[in-house]
Amino acid sequence: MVRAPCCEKMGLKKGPWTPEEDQILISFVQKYGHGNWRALPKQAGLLRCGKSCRLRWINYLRPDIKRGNFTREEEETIIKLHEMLGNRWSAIAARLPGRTDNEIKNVWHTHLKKRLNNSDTDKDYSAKRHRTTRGDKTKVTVQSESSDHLHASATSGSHVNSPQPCSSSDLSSLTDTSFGAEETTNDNDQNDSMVIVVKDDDDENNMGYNHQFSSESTFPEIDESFWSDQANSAQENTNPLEFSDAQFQNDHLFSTWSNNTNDQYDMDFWYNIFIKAGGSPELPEF
DNA sequence: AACAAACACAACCGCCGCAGG
DNA sequence: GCCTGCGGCGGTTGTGTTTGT
Repeated sequence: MVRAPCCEKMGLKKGPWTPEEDQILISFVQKYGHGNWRALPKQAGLLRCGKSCRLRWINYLRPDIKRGNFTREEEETIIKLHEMLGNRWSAIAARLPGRTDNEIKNVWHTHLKKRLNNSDTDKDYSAKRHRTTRGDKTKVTVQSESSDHLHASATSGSHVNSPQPCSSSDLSSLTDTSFGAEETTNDNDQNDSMVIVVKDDDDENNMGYNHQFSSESTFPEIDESFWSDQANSAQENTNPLEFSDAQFQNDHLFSTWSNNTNDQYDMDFWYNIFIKAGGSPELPEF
């Protein structure tokens, strides 16, 4: 059996997504959900294959993506999980809220693997990563750090390069300790990067959010039920690309939220993409 | 200042597993 | 049980940016 290629039709666009395409995809998913990725681009009027749309949404446009640098805790967790799970990036990503398998995979290949292979150059490597990449698009900062603890934890297992799978129960203790209510600061970081994670156990009361704010990457996490609710409530709409002025009432919420972040790119990005595209989820109170 | 090398990460490709007919 | 379509996953590539010489 020969599987038909994903994009059998010629003329489908490839390469980087434009803001306009992002906006179309977001507004469509926001209103109708993504029940059928293959049919989505046609319905939404995108010249992309469904796979490309799905990847773009999963890896970049999802509202619960935590943008910005990986914290030391996250990097340690990745290393530990990789010891146990191997290259099962999706399984690792499932234990790192707001992070995608693609992102974790990239970090592993470009950063963590090298660090583990050459722990002597940790500080040099951290210094290299402490910069802005992709122009103003992505601000990457890494706290300067001592790698002693990291290296010890990474090499205490069987073998870094030949990890052994383990049961999910083995992993529970890892994430329980890694992601609770916490506030981390690093005095060594000139940017004073700070991450505050507030997890509310009562999802019914917090509307599905896990509130995660940092000075560099701040957008409330929203669970899938938010989107399905949005999709259900939008069933009466006929034109997915038509927005009402009333949706811009979210501006004041954005203003409140934006006062609590100093990442200009994130602010611009979410303002242009999310709020203008059809209204933001309710932003948390400060 | 110019060039090359290194880096970071978005995006693509091909395969696999699963569900439904 | 077989076929087909789909979503999901991991490996890899392409490209823009930064750093070093």
